[in-house]
Amino acid sequence: MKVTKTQARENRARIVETASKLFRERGYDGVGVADLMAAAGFTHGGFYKHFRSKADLMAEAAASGFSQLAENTTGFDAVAFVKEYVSREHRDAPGSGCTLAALCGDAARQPESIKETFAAGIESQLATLEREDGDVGESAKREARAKRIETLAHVVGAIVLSRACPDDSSLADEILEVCRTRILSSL
Amino acid sequence: MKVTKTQARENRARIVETASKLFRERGYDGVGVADLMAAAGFTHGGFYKHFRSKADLMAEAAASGFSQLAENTTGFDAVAFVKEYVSREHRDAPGSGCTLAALCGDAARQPESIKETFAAGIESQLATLEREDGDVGESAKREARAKRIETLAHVVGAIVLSRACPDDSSLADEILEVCRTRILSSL
DNA sequence: TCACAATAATTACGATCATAATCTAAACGT
DNA sequence: ACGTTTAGATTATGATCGTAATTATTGTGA
Repeated sequence: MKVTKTQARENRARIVETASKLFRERGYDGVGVADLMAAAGFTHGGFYKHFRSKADLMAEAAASGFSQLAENTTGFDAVAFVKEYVSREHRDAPGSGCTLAALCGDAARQPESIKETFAAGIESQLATLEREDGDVGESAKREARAKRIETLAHVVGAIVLSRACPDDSSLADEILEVCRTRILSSL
Repeated sequence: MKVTKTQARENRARIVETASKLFRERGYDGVGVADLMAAAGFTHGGFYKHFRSKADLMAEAAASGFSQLAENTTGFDAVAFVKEYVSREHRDAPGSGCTLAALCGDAARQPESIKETFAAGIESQLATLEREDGDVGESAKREARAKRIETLAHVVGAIVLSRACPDDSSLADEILEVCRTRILSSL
């Protein structure tokens, strides 16, 4: 080994994080194994010493992205979350933004194992949105969960639509602002 | 010409429609020129007699998909539209469903010309949702447009999230049903 | 009728892709 | 201290990619 064991583990983690960012920016098919390794500072040869396949890394990178976002939004209430999520800053920086918003379209066409990771990511997001509901009844809990699902679908839809519009187009901004305002007032 | 002039035009239209379907099913990077032509019943050689590049076809295919959806939903009021859009049938058939829902994630990473097509597609969808507002004031019109944007973001978000979940997973269905119910009751 | 134009098939190009075997050198277990 | 293990570089493989030149064929305009 040219490199210490802990060093190798750090390198592996760096590959995953770099991949997570690059995938969000360019999509799963837009980044090759060689690109990934080069961006992490390696040649592509060592890749398969760390991962069984590109699909394996895709799943790991997604999981990493989800837990990263969960960290960055712990303690946010729904209002703070929506304000940050449905913003120009988030829309214009997919590489450091929500994996769900950046890659759910791609995920739909990936193997089940990756979809499972995304489902877990969705649950994780819902949990992050969760406020202590106190000791309320079952139906109130169901209602609260439904409300969170609705909000998540709404903010994701706003971002993906806005991103599909030309940069700096008025429509892109209009979608963002209209949705942010209306989602916030519906909380 | 091995083929009559009108025949050639029909062939070209078939390529565009086939492409529109395949792109929605597999994404822009998931379909090669050879795949496209083979699916339309040709070899890949003739492609560049019809289109300047693959990106050109991507834009045309998207435009075709948008006008197709607009046709299929003319006369729908918002309730009918949401019921049809946020359904298992639509979620499970991206190839014959909404181009926006299937490809907006991909579009975000494409050149501006394609994003412009998507912006036009969004406006087209908003127009389809438009009911005659009568001769109301300016502010009522703004409010009506905002409402349509909100609804579109919401239904798109519901579909893309549901599709990112494993097939037949309970979460995929839950997202769909929760969002459909709540969007309908918010109209 | 006949030269021209143009669709589509055939074939080829260079690039890039995911994957893998080989090689190296240094960290590790003993 | 020494032999084993293994991270990572180098190089190779076969497939597939978008693009394009060539060619055969046949409708079209004169």
